[in-house]
Amino acid sequence: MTETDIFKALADPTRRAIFEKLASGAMNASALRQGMEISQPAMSQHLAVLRNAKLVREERDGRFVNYEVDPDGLALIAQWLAKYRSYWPQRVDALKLLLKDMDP
Amino acid sequence: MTETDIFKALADPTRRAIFEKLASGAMNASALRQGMEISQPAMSQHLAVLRNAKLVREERDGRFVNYEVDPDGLALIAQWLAKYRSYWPQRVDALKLLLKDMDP
DNA sequence: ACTTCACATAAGTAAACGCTTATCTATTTG
DNA sequence: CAAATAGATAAGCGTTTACTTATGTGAAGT
Repeated sequence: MTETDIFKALADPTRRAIFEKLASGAMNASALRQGMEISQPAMSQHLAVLRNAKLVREERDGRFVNYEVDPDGLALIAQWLAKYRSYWPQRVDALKLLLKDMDP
Repeated sequence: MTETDIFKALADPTRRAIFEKLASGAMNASALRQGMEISQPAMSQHLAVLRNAKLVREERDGRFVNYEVDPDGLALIAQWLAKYRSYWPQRVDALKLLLKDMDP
């Protein structure tokens, strides 16, 4: 779980799609494949990459493996991004989105 | 300048090092090479990738080309990350860093 | 004008990547 | 126990990546 692992994992569009799907709710690998035109081994390999990057974590349930978003990977990106906070546009949508509902 | 371009650009450690160096102040390609054990063409190619991802922008100055951080690429990452805000750890350093000095 | 300097580009190469087909492990069910 | 199901792993293959050396381009200095 390094920055390189995380950015590499997210550099693939298919993997981002998988991650996005998981963000809307935990599910197993077969459920993830629904409507995705991707082979079973390919999905398994993508999940391994995401898992290795701590973007996703698994929880075995009998012969199923349930996958869900792992906050650890996201936290590392947030930390990386925070280093360059001073460069973010001052008043753009991205910043608004980030700040919405945040009251520390 | 797509999400794929940006994540791919940041997936390389050398490129992240270059970006980090630029974040501490604009400079030209030769200055960037100082203490980095990287050939001139390699640097030029890395800068092209970063430029294509809108993580960096150039400004010609005679026979020098000054490079600086481009906020556009960072904004896109911030936007991507914002989509998964609900997954960020509730009380970790990353979040504190993000919120520090932010008073919307 | 000619050389030097800053940088970009071209072509080639070894390694990594994302996929495929085939096979393996592990759990459940008849 | 045997067949079926969920998923992981292995091996092979074409494409991409990050580097190399060599050359090109354009501005500056003499």
